[in-house]
Amino acid sequence: MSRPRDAAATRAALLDAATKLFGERGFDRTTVRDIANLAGVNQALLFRYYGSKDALFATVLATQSRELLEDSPAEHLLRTVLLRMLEEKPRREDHPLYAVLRSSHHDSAAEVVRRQLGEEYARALASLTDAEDAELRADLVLAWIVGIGVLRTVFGKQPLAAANSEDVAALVTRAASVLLEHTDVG
Amino acid sequence: MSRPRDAAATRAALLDAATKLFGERGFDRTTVRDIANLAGVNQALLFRYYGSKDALFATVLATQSRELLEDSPAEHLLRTVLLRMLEEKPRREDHPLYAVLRSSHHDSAAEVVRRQLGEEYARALASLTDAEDAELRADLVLAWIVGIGVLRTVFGKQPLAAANSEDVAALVTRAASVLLEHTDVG
DNA sequence: CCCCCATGTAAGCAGTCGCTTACATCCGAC
DNA sequence: GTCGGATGTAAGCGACTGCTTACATGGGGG
Repeated sequence: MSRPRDAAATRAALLDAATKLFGERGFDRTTVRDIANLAGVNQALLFRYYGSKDALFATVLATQSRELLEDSPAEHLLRTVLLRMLEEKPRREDHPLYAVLRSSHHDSAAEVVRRQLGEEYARALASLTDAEDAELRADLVLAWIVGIGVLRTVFGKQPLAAANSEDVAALVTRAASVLLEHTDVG
Repeated sequence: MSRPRDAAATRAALLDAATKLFGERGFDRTTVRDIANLAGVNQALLFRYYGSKDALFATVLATQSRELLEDSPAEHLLRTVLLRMLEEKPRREDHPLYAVLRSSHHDSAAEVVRRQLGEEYARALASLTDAEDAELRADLVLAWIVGIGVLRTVFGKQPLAAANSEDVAALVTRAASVLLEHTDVG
Protein backbone atom coordinates (compact mmCIF):
# COMPACT_ATOMS: atom_id res chain seq x y z
CA MET A 1 0.00 0.00 0.00
CA SER A 2 2.89 2.36 0.62
CA ARG A 3 4.82 3.69 -2.34
CA PRO A 4 8.26 2.28 -2.90
CA ARG A 5 11.16 3.84 -1.07
CA ASP A 6 12.67 6.65 -3.08
CA ALA A 7 14.93 9.17 -1.42
CA ALA A 8 14.91 11.53 -4.40
CA ALA A 9 11.12 11.57 -4.49
CA THR A 10 10.99 12.21 -0.76
CA ARG A 11 13.44 15.09 -1.06
CA ALA A 12 11.39 16.56 -3.89
CA ALA A 13 8.12 16.17 -2.01
CA LEU A 14 9.59 18.00 0.96
CA LEU A 15 10.93 20.78 -1.23
CA ASP A 16 7.59 21.20 -2.99
CA ALA A 17 5.66 21.27 0.26
CA ALA A 18 8.11 23.71 1.81
CA THR A 19 7.98 26.00 -1.21
CA LYS A 20 4.22 26.12 -1.07
CA LEU A 21 3.95 26.68 2.67
CA PHE A 22 6.79 29.20 2.99
CA GLY A 23 5.21 31.14 0.14
CA GLU A 24 1.79 31.11 1.73
CA ARG A 25 2.63 31.62 5.39
CA GLY A 26 6.23 32.75 5.58
CA PHE A 27 9.07 31.16 7.46
CA ASP A 28 7.93 31.63 11.04
CA ARG A 29 4.38 30.43 10.56
CA THR A 30 5.42 27.29 8.75
CA THR A 31 6.41 24.40 10.99
CA VAL A 32 8.51 21.42 10.00
CA ARG A 33 5.59 19.22 10.98
CA ASP A 34 3.34 21.09 8.53
CA ILE A 35 5.84 20.58 5.74
CA ALA A 36 6.28 16.89 6.47
CA ASN A 37 2.53 16.33 6.66
CA LEU A 38 1.87 18.08 3.35
CA ALA A 39 4.64 16.04 1.77
CA GLY A 40 3.21 12.86 3.30
CA VAL A 41 6.54 12.14 4.89
CA ASN A 42 7.88 11.63 8.38
CA GLN A 43 9.27 14.86 9.73
CA ALA A 44 12.55 13.30 10.77
CA LEU A 45 13.33 12.90 7.07
CA LEU A 46 13.29 16.65 6.65
CA PHE A 47 16.30 16.82 8.91
CA ARG A 48 17.95 13.85 7.30
CA TYR A 49 17.76 15.37 3.83
CA TYR A 50 18.06 19.10 4.51
CA GLY A 51 19.73 19.34 7.90
CA SER A 52 17.61 22.13 9.34
CA LYS A 53 14.57 24.25 8.69
CA ASP A 54 16.85 27.17 7.83
CA ALA A 55 18.75 25.13 5.25
CA LEU A 56 15.52 23.94 3.67
CA PHE A 57 14.33 27.53 3.43
CA ALA A 58 17.56 28.58 1.78
CA THR A 59 17.21 25.71 -0.70
CA VAL A 60 13.69 26.84 -1.54
CA LEU A 61 14.82 30.39 -2.25
CA ALA A 62 17.81 29.30 -4.29
CA THR A 63 15.72 26.93 -6.40
CA GLN A 64 13.02 29.51 -7.07
CA SER A 65 15.43 32.28 -7.95
CA ARG A 66 17.31 30.07 -10.36
CA GLU A 67 14.10 29.13 -12.15
CA LEU A 68 12.71 32.64 -12.39
CA LEU A 69 15.70 34.35 -13.95
CA GLU A 70 16.53 31.69 -16.50
CA ASP A 71 15.43 33.37 -19.67
CA SER A 72 14.17 36.88 -19.99
CA PRO A 73 15.85 39.57 -22.09
CA ALA A 74 16.39 42.86 -20.32
CA GLU A 75 13.96 44.72 -22.56
CA HIS A 76 11.10 42.50 -21.50
CA LEU A 77 12.13 41.84 -17.93
CA LEU A 78 9.93 44.51 -16.39
CA ARG A 79 6.89 43.34 -18.27
CA THR A 80 7.65 39.67 -17.67
CA VAL A 81 8.15 40.00 -13.97
CA LEU A 82 5.23 42.37 -13.64
CA LEU A 83 2.80 40.12 -15.46
CA ARG A 84 4.04 37.16 -13.47
CA MET A 85 3.29 39.09 -10.32
CA LEU A 86 -0.14 39.97 -11.65
CA GLU A 87 -1.31 36.51 -12.63
CA GLU A 88 -4.99 36.02 -11.99
CA LYS A 89 -4.52 33.05 -9.73
CA PRO A 90 -1.04 33.62 -8.42
CA ARG A 91 0.77 30.36 -7.86
CA ARG A 92 2.63 31.52 -4.86
CA GLU A 93 5.06 28.67 -5.02
CA ASP A 94 6.35 29.92 -8.36
CA HIS A 95 7.58 33.35 -7.43
CA PRO A 96 10.40 33.74 -4.93
CA LEU A 97 9.06 37.11 -3.93
CA TYR A 98 6.15 35.51 -2.16
CA ALA A 99 8.28 33.47 0.20
CA VAL A 100 10.60 36.40 0.65
CA LEU A 101 7.87 38.93 1.35
CA ARG A 102 6.35 36.75 4.01
CA SER A 103 9.70 36.03 5.62
CA SER A 104 11.28 39.40 5.15
CA HIS A 105 13.10 39.50 8.46
CA HIS A 106 14.81 36.20 7.81
CA ASP A 107 18.50 36.46 7.04
CA SER A 108 18.39 34.14 4.05
CA ALA A 109 15.40 35.97 2.63
CA ALA A 110 16.89 39.43 2.97
CA GLU A 111 20.15 38.19 1.50
CA VAL A 112 18.45 36.65 -1.48
CA VAL A 113 16.61 39.86 -2.17
CA ARG A 114 19.69 41.98 -1.91
CA ARG A 115 21.79 39.72 -4.07
CA GLN A 116 19.38 38.16 -6.50
CA LEU A 117 16.94 41.01 -6.99
CA GLY A 118 19.72 43.53 -6.66
CA GLU A 119 22.24 42.14 -9.04
CA GLU A 120 19.88 40.67 -11.57
CA TYR A 121 16.61 42.54 -11.79
CA ALA A 122 18.00 45.93 -10.96
CA ARG A 123 21.03 45.64 -13.22
CA ALA A 124 18.86 44.62 -16.12
CA LEU A 125 16.51 47.49 -15.45
CA ALA A 126 19.36 49.92 -15.03
CA SER A 127 20.64 49.03 -18.50
CA LEU A 128 17.50 50.58 -19.95
CA THR A 129 18.45 54.13 -19.07
CA ASP A 130 21.63 56.11 -19.34
CA ALA A 131 20.85 58.57 -16.57
CA GLU A 132 23.68 58.84 -14.11
CA ASP A 133 21.40 57.64 -11.30
CA ALA A 134 20.36 54.62 -13.34
CA GLU A 135 20.64 52.21 -10.48
CA LEU A 136 18.52 54.33 -8.20
CA ARG A 137 15.86 54.58 -10.87
CA ALA A 138 16.01 50.83 -11.36
CA ASP A 139 15.56 50.34 -7.63
CA LEU A 140 12.48 52.51 -7.73
CA VAL A 141 10.95 50.45 -10.50
CA LEU A 142 11.78 47.30 -8.57
CA ALA A 143 10.21 48.83 -5.49
CA TRP A 144 7.04 49.41 -7.44
CA ILE A 145 6.84 45.79 -8.52
CA VAL A 146 7.42 44.62 -4.98
CA GLY A 147 4.83 47.04 -3.61
CA ILE A 148 2.23 45.88 -6.10
CA GLY A 149 2.89 42.31 -5.07
CA VAL A 150 2.54 43.19 -1.41
CA LEU A 151 -0.74 45.02 -1.83
CA ARG A 152 -2.23 42.35 -4.06
CA THR A 153 -1.22 39.13 -2.41
CA VAL A 154 -0.40 40.00 1.17
CA PHE A 155 -3.00 42.63 1.93
CA GLY A 156 -5.59 41.95 -0.76
CA LYS A 157 -6.04 45.67 -1.34
CA GLN A 158 -8.95 46.44 -3.65
CA PRO A 159 -9.34 47.44 -6.42
CA LEU A 160 -5.73 46.57 -7.20
CA ALA A 161 -6.00 42.94 -6.15
CA ALA A 162 -8.81 42.25 -8.61
CA ALA A 163 -7.65 44.51 -11.41
CA ASN A 164 -6.98 43.26 -14.91
CA SER A 165 -3.33 42.42 -15.38
CA GLU A 166 -2.99 44.15 -18.72
CA ASP A 167 -4.56 47.33 -17.42
CA VAL A 168 -2.16 47.45 -14.51
CA ALA A 169 0.82 46.64 -16.68
CA ALA A 170 -0.11 49.42 -19.08
CA LEU A 171 -0.35 52.02 -16.34
CA VAL A 172 2.86 50.95 -14.67
CA THR A 173 4.99 50.67 -17.78
CA ARG A 174 3.82 54.09 -18.96
CA ALA A 175 4.73 55.77 -15.69
CA ALA A 176 7.92 53.77 -15.28
CA SER A 177 9.08 54.83 -18.71
CA VAL A 178 9.41 58.32 -17.30
CA LEU A 179 12.16 56.90 -15.13
CA LEU A 180 13.70 54.42 -17.50
CA GLU A 181 13.53 55.89 -20.94
CA HIS A 182 16.54 57.42 -22.60
CA THR A 183 17.44 60.74 -21.03
CA ASP A 184 20.15 63.18 -21.95
CA VAL A 185 20.08 65.44 -18.91
CA GLY A 186 23.19 65.33 -16.75
CA MET B 1 14.86 52.99 44.70
CA SER B 2 11.91 51.90 42.58
CA ARG B 3 9.78 54.50 40.88
CA PRO B 4 6.37 55.12 42.38
CA ARG B 5 3.51 52.94 41.31
CA ASP B 6 1.75 54.43 38.31
CA ALA B 7 -0.55 52.32 36.20
CA ALA B 8 -0.78 54.90 33.41
CA ALA B 9 2.99 55.14 33.12
CA THR B 10 3.26 51.35 33.03
CA ARG B 11 0.65 51.13 30.31
CA ALA B 12 2.48 53.77 28.30
CA ALA B 13 5.85 52.11 28.78
CA LEU B 14 4.44 48.82 27.52
CA LEU B 15 2.86 50.50 24.50
CA ASP B 16 6.10 52.29 23.62
CA ALA B 17 8.17 49.16 23.95
CA ALA B 18 5.68 47.13 21.92
CA THR B 19 5.57 49.76 19.19
CA LYS B 20 9.32 49.75 18.90
CA LEU B 21 9.74 45.99 18.91
CA PHE B 22 6.81 45.17 16.64
CA GLY B 23 8.16 47.73 14.18
CA GLU B 24 11.65 46.28 14.29
CA ARG B 25 10.96 42.56 14.39
CA GLY B 26 7.34 42.05 13.47
CA PHE B 27 4.66 40.35 15.50
CA ASP B 28 5.95 36.79 15.54
CA ARG B 29 9.52 37.58 16.47
CA THR B 30 8.53 39.82 19.35
CA THR B 31 7.79 38.02 22.61
CA VAL B 32 5.78 39.39 25.49
CA ARG B 33 8.85 38.91 27.66
CA ASP B 34 10.88 41.10 25.30
CA ILE B 35 8.29 43.84 25.51
CA ALA B 36 8.05 43.68 29.27
CA ASN B 37 11.82 43.72 29.65
CA LEU B 38 12.25 46.73 27.39
CA ALA B 39 9.51 48.51 29.29
CA GLY B 40 11.17 47.58 32.57
CA VAL B 41 7.96 45.97 33.74
CA ASN B 42 6.81 42.55 34.85
CA GLN B 43 5.33 40.66 31.93
CA ALA B 44 2.17 39.75 33.79
CA LEU B 45 1.25 43.42 33.68
CA LEU B 46 1.09 43.27 29.90
CA PHE B 47 -1.82 40.91 30.25
CA ARG B 48 -3.38 42.89 33.04
CA TYR B 49 -3.44 46.08 30.99
CA TYR B 50 -3.88 44.82 27.44
CA GLY B 51 -5.40 41.36 27.80
CA SER B 52 -3.34 39.59 25.15
CA LYS B 53 -0.43 40.02 22.79
CA ASP B 54 -2.91 40.33 19.92
CA ALA B 55 -4.82 43.10 21.62
CA LEU B 56 -1.62 44.98 22.36
CA PHE B 57 -0.62 44.70 18.73
CA ALA B 58 -3.98 46.03 17.62
CA THR B 59 -3.61 48.94 20.04
CA VAL B 60 -0.19 49.73 18.60
CA LEU B 61 -1.53 49.81 15.05
CA ALA B 62 -4.56 51.88 15.99
CA THR B 63 -2.47 54.42 17.86
CA GLN B 64 0.05 54.80 15.07
CA SER B 65 -2.53 55.11 12.34
CA ARG B 66 -4.41 57.76 14.26
CA GLU B 67 -1.28 59.81 14.70
CA LEU B 68 -0.08 59.54 11.13
CA LEU B 69 -3.24 60.66 9.39
CA GLU B 70 -4.07 63.55 11.66
CA ASP B 71 -3.28 66.50 9.45
CA SER B 72 -2.19 66.33 5.87
CA PRO B 73 -4.12 67.88 2.99
CA ALA B 74 -4.69 65.60 0.04
CA GLU B 75 -2.45 67.63 -2.25
CA HIS B 76 0.54 67.05 -0.01
CA LEU B 77 -0.25 63.55 1.24
CA LEU B 78 1.90 61.73 -1.27
CA ARG B 79 4.89 63.91 -0.56
CA THR B 80 4.33 63.87 3.18
CA VAL B 81 4.01 60.12 3.46
CA LEU B 82 6.83 59.57 1.02
CA LEU B 83 9.26 61.83 2.83
CA ARG B 84 8.26 60.28 6.10
CA MET B 85 9.10 56.90 4.66
CA LEU B 86 12.41 58.21 3.43
CA GLU B 87 13.68 59.79 6.62
CA GLU B 88 17.41 59.38 6.98
CA LYS B 89 17.20 57.60 10.28
CA PRO B 90 13.76 56.11 10.13
CA ARG B 91 12.14 55.99 13.52
CA ARG B 92 10.36 52.77 12.95
CA GLU B 93 8.06 53.31 15.83
CA ASP B 94 6.57 56.33 14.09
CA HIS B 95 5.23 54.78 10.94
CA PRO B 96 2.53 52.13 11.13
CA LEU B 97 3.77 50.66 7.90
CA TYR B 98 6.84 49.31 9.59
CA ALA B 99 4.97 47.17 12.05
CA VAL B 100 2.55 46.18 9.34
CA LEU B 101 5.19 45.23 6.81
CA ARG B 102 6.95 43.03 9.28
CA SER B 103 3.73 41.37 10.43
CA SER B 104 1.97 41.24 7.11
CA HIS B 105 0.34 37.89 7.65
CA HIS B 106 -1.26 38.97 10.87
CA ASP B 107 -5.00 39.52 10.72
CA SER B 108 -4.90 42.85 12.51
CA ALA B 109 -2.10 44.08 10.29
CA ALA B 110 -3.77 43.13 7.04
CA GLU B 111 -7.03 44.61 8.26
CA VAL B 112 -5.40 47.89 9.19
CA VAL B 113 -3.80 48.14 5.78
CA ARG B 114 -6.99 47.40 3.94
CA ARG B 115 -9.09 49.77 5.98
CA GLN B 116 -6.76 52.54 7.05
CA LEU B 117 -4.48 52.73 4.04
CA GLY B 118 -7.32 51.87 1.73
CA GLU B 119 -9.93 54.31 2.86
CA GLU B 120 -7.62 57.15 3.80
CA TYR B 121 -4.47 57.23 1.73
CA ALA B 122 -5.96 55.82 -1.41
CA ARG B 123 -9.09 57.95 -1.30
CA ALA B 124 -7.03 61.07 -0.86
CA LEU B 125 -4.79 60.08 -3.72
CA ALA B 126 -7.73 59.17 -5.91
CA SER B 127 -9.13 62.66 -5.48
CA LEU B 128 -6.17 64.00 -7.40
CA THR B 129 -7.21 62.55 -10.72
CA ASP B 130 -10.48 62.38 -12.57
CA ALA B 131 -9.67 59.31 -14.58
CA GLU B 132 -12.35 56.68 -14.33
CA ASP B 133 -9.89 54.22 -12.86
CA ALA B 134 -8.82 56.75 -10.24
CA GLU B 135 -8.85 54.26 -7.41
CA LEU B 136 -6.71 51.79 -9.27
CA ARG B 137 -4.19 54.51 -10.04
CA ALA B 138 -4.20 55.55 -6.41
CA ASP B 139 -3.54 51.95 -5.39
CA LEU B 140 -0.58 51.87 -7.70
CA VAL B 141 0.90 54.99 -6.14
CA LEU B 142 0.31 53.52 -2.71
CA ALA B 143 1.98 50.30 -3.85
CA TRP B 144 5.00 52.31 -4.86
CA ILE B 145 5.30 53.89 -1.44
CA VAL B 146 4.95 50.53 0.24
CA GLY B 147 7.50 48.95 -2.07
CA ILE B 148 10.01 51.70 -1.43
CA GLY B 149 9.56 51.16 2.29
CA VAL B 150 10.07 47.43 1.92
CA LEU B 151 13.25 47.74 -0.12
CA ARG B 152 14.72 50.41 2.13
CA THR B 153 13.92 49.24 5.61
CA VAL B 154 13.28 45.52 5.30
CA PHE B 155 15.81 44.52 2.69
CA GLY B 156 18.28 47.39 2.85
CA LYS B 157 18.53 47.43 -0.94
CA GLN B 158 21.28 49.71 -2.20
CA PRO B 159 21.47 52.31 -3.61
CA LEU B 160 17.87 53.04 -2.69
CA ALA B 161 18.37 52.56 1.04
CA ALA B 162 21.06 55.22 1.21
CA ALA B 163 19.67 57.62 -1.38
CA ASN B 164 18.87 61.23 -0.64
CA SER B 165 15.24 61.67 0.30
CA GLU B 166 14.66 64.69 -1.91
CA ASP B 167 16.15 62.97 -4.93
CA VAL B 168 13.91 59.98 -4.48
CA ALA B 169 10.87 62.11 -3.85
CA ALA B 170 11.54 64.09 -7.00
CA LEU B 171 11.81 61.01 -9.17
CA VAL B 172 8.75 59.38 -7.69
CA THR B 173 6.46 62.38 -7.78
CA ARG B 174 7.41 63.09 -11.37
CA ALA B 175 6.59 59.57 -12.50
CA ALA B 176 3.53 59.32 -10.31
CA SER B 177 2.17 62.50 -11.80
CA VAL B 178 1.75 60.56 -15.02
CA LEU B 179 -0.83 58.53 -13.17
CA LEU B 180 -2.39 61.17 -10.99
CA GLU B 181 -2.46 64.37 -12.96
CA HIS B 182 -5.60 65.62 -14.59
CA THR B 183 -6.54 63.53 -17.58
CA ASP B 184 -9.34 63.95 -20.06
CA VAL B 185 -9.17 60.62 -21.80
CA GLY B 186 -12.13 58.32 -21.26
C1' DC C 1 -3.48 54.22 62.37
C1' DC C 2 -4.82 50.66 59.52
C1' DC C 3 -7.14 48.57 56.13
C1' DC C 4 -8.04 47.58 51.43
C1' DC C 5 -7.47 47.54 46.84
C1' DA C 6 -4.60 48.99 43.03
C1' DT C 7 -0.19 47.70 41.59
C1' DG C 8 3.70 44.73 41.11
C1' DT C 9 6.05 39.99 41.47
C1' DA C 10 7.44 34.97 41.16
C1' DA C 11 6.46 30.77 39.65
C1' DG C 12 4.64 27.71 36.73
C1' DC C 13 1.17 25.46 33.33
C1' DA C 14 0.02 23.58 28.95
C1' DG C 15 1.16 23.69 24.38
C1' DT C 16 4.34 24.04 20.47
C1' DC C 17 8.74 24.47 18.49
C1' DG C 18 13.12 22.55 16.06
C1' DC C 19 15.62 18.72 16.38
C1' DT C 20 17.52 13.99 17.98
C1' DT C 21 17.65 9.29 19.04
C1' DA C 22 16.71 4.48 18.95
C1' DC C 23 14.61 1.41 16.39
C1' DA C 24 11.96 -1.00 12.40
C1' DT C 25 11.90 -2.24 7.53
C1' DC C 26 13.04 -2.60 2.82
C1' DC C 27 16.08 -3.73 -1.14
C1' DG C 28 20.20 -4.52 -3.79
C1' DA C 29 24.94 -6.85 -3.68
C1' DC C 30 27.08 -10.96 -3.12
C1' DG D 1 19.47 -16.60 1.27
C1' DT D 2 21.55 -13.12 3.95
C1' DC D 3 23.92 -9.32 5.15
C1' DG D 4 24.36 -4.29 5.39
C1' DG D 5 23.41 0.12 4.40
C1' DA D 6 19.67 3.14 2.76
C1' DT D 7 15.16 4.54 4.01
C1' DG D 8 11.29 5.24 7.04
C1' DT D 9 9.08 5.53 11.86
C1' DA D 10 7.84 6.53 16.81
C1' DA D 11 8.82 8.78 20.67
C1' DG D 12 10.51 12.24 23.19
C1' DC D 13 13.94 16.00 24.84
C1' DG D 14 14.85 20.62 26.15
C1' DA D 15 13.74 25.20 25.16
C1' DC D 16 10.51 28.64 24.43
C1' DT D 17 5.78 30.52 23.82
C1' DG D 18 1.46 33.11 25.52
C1' DC D 19 -0.89 33.29 29.47
C1' DT D 20 -2.52 32.38 34.49
C1' DT D 21 -2.41 32.07 39.30
C1' DA D 22 -1.23 32.86 43.95
C1' DC D 23 0.98 35.93 46.51
C1' DA D 24 3.75 40.31 48.16
C1' DT D 25 3.67 45.28 48.72
C1' DG D 26 2.71 49.92 48.87
C1' DG D 27 -0.03 54.16 49.52
C1' DG D 28 -4.28 56.79 49.93
C1' DG D 29 -9.03 57.09 52.39
C1' DG D 30 -11.80 55.89 56.51
